[in-house]
Formats: sequence, C-alpha cells, structure tokens
Amino acid sequence: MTAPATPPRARFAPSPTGYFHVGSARAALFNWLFVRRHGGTFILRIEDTDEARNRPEWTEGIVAALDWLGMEPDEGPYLQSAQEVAHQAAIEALWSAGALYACSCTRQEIDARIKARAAAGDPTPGYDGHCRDLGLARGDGRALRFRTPDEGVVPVRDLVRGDVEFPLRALEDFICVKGNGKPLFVLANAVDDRTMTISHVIRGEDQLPTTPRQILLWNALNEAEQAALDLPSYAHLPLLVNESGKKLSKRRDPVAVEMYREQGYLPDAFRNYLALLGWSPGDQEILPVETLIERFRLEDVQRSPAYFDVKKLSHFNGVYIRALPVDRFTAAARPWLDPVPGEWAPGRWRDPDTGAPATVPPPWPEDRFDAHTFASLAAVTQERVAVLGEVPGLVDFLFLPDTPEDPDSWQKAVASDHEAPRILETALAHYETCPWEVDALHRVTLTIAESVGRKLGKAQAPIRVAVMGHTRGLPLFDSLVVLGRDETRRRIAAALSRLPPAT
RNA sequence: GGCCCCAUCGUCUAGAGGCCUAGGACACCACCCUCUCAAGGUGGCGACACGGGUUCGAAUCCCGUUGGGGCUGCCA
Repeated sequence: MTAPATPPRARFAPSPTGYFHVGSARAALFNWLFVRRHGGTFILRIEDTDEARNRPEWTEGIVAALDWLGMEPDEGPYLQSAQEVAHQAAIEALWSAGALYACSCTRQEIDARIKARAAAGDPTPGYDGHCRDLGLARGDGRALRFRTPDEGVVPVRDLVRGDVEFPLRALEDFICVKGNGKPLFVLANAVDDRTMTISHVIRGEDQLPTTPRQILLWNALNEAEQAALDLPSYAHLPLLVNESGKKLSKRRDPVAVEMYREQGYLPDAFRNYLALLGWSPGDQEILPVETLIERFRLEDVQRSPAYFDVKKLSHFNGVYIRALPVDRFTAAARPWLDPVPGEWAPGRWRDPDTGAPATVPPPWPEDRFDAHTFASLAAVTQERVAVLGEVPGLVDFLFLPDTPEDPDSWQKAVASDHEAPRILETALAHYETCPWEVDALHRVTLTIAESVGRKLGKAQAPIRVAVMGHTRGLPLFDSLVVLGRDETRRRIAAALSRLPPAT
C-alpha cells in the first residue's frame, strides 16, 4: 500500500500566474519528496492553455523558483499548449464514442433555468442537460459537454483522505471542450496524465471536486481508445490558509516565493518549513532534506488545512543561517550587500499586483562597500539575523560616510540622557590613547561607566548611538575596532557638536 | 442552495483503544547569561469543538450537532 510497485511518475502542474505561489511550492515539494523517496520521476508540466493569461517569462519564473528550492524536475518543463495533437485526438475519440455532445446554451440561459428550477422548488444545481439529446452538430462555436451518468457514484480513492464518493446525480454534464475547439483544463489535464503515464496525482485539496470528472473522462477515454490505462493514484493535500482560515489568496496574503527569496530566506530553510505544512517528520523538525525524503509518506499527510506561519519560518531561517560556516554566510549575504553584476540580486522583483519591492537596496553608495571590512564582522552579524535582508541594517555604520540617521535612537540614548555629553567627552578623550582592541575598549569604557556611576550596559548607549546610529546592533567594541580609532572619534566629536556642552 | 472535505495548545503538529496527569516546535511570559540586540539555558502559560453511543477502558472507533473550509466558469 505504501510503496508503489513500480517507480512512481508524479507531476507538478502549475499554471503560470506571474509568480510562484507558496501553495504551489508546497505541492511541488510533496510531489518531489514522494518521488525522491521511491526513486521515481518528478515531472514539471506547465498548464498554459489559457492564452488570455500566460507569458513565457512566467514559465521561466516557475523553473527558476523550483531551481532555487533545489527541486529540479527530472522531466520537463512540458508545455500543455504543446500537447494539442493528443488533446484533439482525445476529443475525436470521445466524440466518436458518443461520450460528448454539442451544446448551444448560453450561460445566461442556463442561469435563468437554474433560477426557474429553484423557484419551483428543485434545488438541483448546474446544467440541466438541455442539449443532451438534441443531436446538435459540432462547430458554430458550440461547446462540447460530457454525458455524465445520472445514477450511481464515482469513488475516488485518495491516499491522503481515504475513499470519497461523489454522487453522480449532483454532477452536471460538464463542458470539456470550448466553443473554439480547445480542451478545458479538466480534459487536458487528464489527457496529459495519460500521455505522460502519470502514476500519482498529488495536488491541492481544491482539486478534489474535479477528480470525479477526471475519472469519468479517464474511463471514457479508455473505452473510446480501446485502452486500459490504470487510473493514477490520487493524493489531495490540505490547503494552505491565512490567519482567518481561508485559502491563501494573492490579494491579501504574502504568497510569492520570489518575495521570500528577496527578503533573504534560505532555500533549504524555506523548503524545510514547507515540508512541515501538513506533514511531520517527528519531534525533530529541522532536518536535512535527505532525512525528510527518507521519512516522507503520503499516508502521513494531514487532512486539515495548515496556516502558513512566517514567524516560524523566520525562526527556521535563523537556525539555518547560524548553522552556516562563516564564509558561506558571507557569500550568502553578498547579494544584499554588494550585488555582483550579472548574478541574482534582490531588488529586481516587484509584486505583479502592487508593484511593491520586497527589499530596499543598501543605504550606502556602492563604492563604499568593502568585503574585507564586512568579513571581519560577519561572524557577529550572522548570529543576529533571521533573514539575509537584515544584514545591511546591521552593518550600515561601516559603509555610510557618517553615523546612520536614526532619530528615535538619538532621542532615546543621547538627547534625553543628561549624562550623555559627559560620557561622550570622556570617551573621546580615553579613546585617543587606549589600545585599539576589544578588551582594552571594554575596560576603558567600563571605567567611563563607573565614573558616571552606571553599569556598562547603560553607559555604552550614547557611544553606540553616536558612532553606530542605533540603540541596538552589533557588539560595540568589535564594531569600534573595525571602524577605526579616527573615525570613531570623529563621530563622537560630531555627536558632541550637536549637543549643548556638558556642565 | 447543492456536492465534498476538515475538526488536539494562539499556530504547525505527535498521537493509529490502555504507554496520555496528551509529547515536540513556533509564538508569548518569567528568570539566567550579557556592552545593546540577538543567540543560548531554565521554567511557565496553553489543546483533545459539543452531545450521544461502542468498550472493562476513547483524543483515538461509530452516529449526530455545531463550527470552519473547498468546489460549484466555454479559468487552471
């Protein structure tokens, strides 16, 4: 039951939408985990048959996102739009077998009849079979409907949900060929699964209601084509929802994988987190992908919806960042600090709907960044960020020509502290001669603190803000050492000049 | 409205009749550590939706109720 008899062939079949949806990423991941677990084939198929909304670069975006997440397909990308021959053959076969009929009803007519029916007390929804036995010819912009049986049920055997039955009396004669002769999703999807010999269909739960239609079509195709292709196994994954329990919507939820990438989430962390949405590897959650693959079972997938929790994602990301060797961290942060021309960098992506960027560029002039300087503080930076996009904010003081502007910090730690001028003046004096290394600075500053009767933690604040700009940030003395004696003193002096003289 | 799915801490989950005075993780709170902030450590708060069955015994099985969600397009 668990292990497929033969290596599975599973497909991830997104439709291009302009960005990669986290729900799609999760569906892709579960397909990928399953296939890797059983030594099967991971197939990417782009469902691009809707000519109205479809652009080549959107397909590139899907490929790029999968690549980023380390889930390159074994086959594909296949374009559904390239399967036209197979689609037309299927339509012909179904038509010849009498499984289809032409329908000339307009949406308005159908709706009017539904309304009339409801008024008469008949709650049966959907199409009423008006054209079913009219023997209408094809063409003339007529859609083709599938003749669904009126009685019985369609059983769907689902690896996640168990057996589900759909009563046929609630299933209308659905359209599967548009008036222009093109197949609709429900048909194209089934046909492609046949031609690609898909063994497992792993997709979102929102697809569950269309499954009985596809099964009907599959069986009709078997009959019409004198074939005996086995139905694929189905597995419908729980939906990803927002804080109000609704399906993640592009309107108001942050769903673009590209956005998370730009904010500085690591692909491994992102993928690890995604794996936990609707599935659990056990008490330990942060695990190497090999372990995830090893433990993954469709049967263990949760049936209830999962909330996409950015906070937990961020925690995971922080753990992954801290686990990096320093040089790998430094390299990983590079695009946010000093983009390499021609290589991927944040800032290019814009939300297709709002036009909003996911990150802001570094605040310093390009030529002021120095890789060596950053490297000397990389280790202490690494411990303090949850996402790579936070890195520039921690090291801005190093590359800006002057102390970063932060009015709140200035007000809190300098302007409103009556001891600040004294502390800064003393520091300015002591820092002129003391050895320029961490321990010495620590000792000297401690002395300054004691001279004003304060703990070091309280006394360092004005100095920190005068030099680094913010009340919170990297360890002060490490930072001063890297900044240098002269620049440190220059900034302290500059801060003093903004203040009324000490009394 | 019709059809379908779902129901354990705020959130993600462990749990497949006794191992459960329900475990872990995130978040939150407190304390410790500490030059700020993080990180780390310790502790705390916190859940089996409700009602009936079945059973010696139910978070686990059955039924119902309630609640939530999905689908219901000549979109995919």
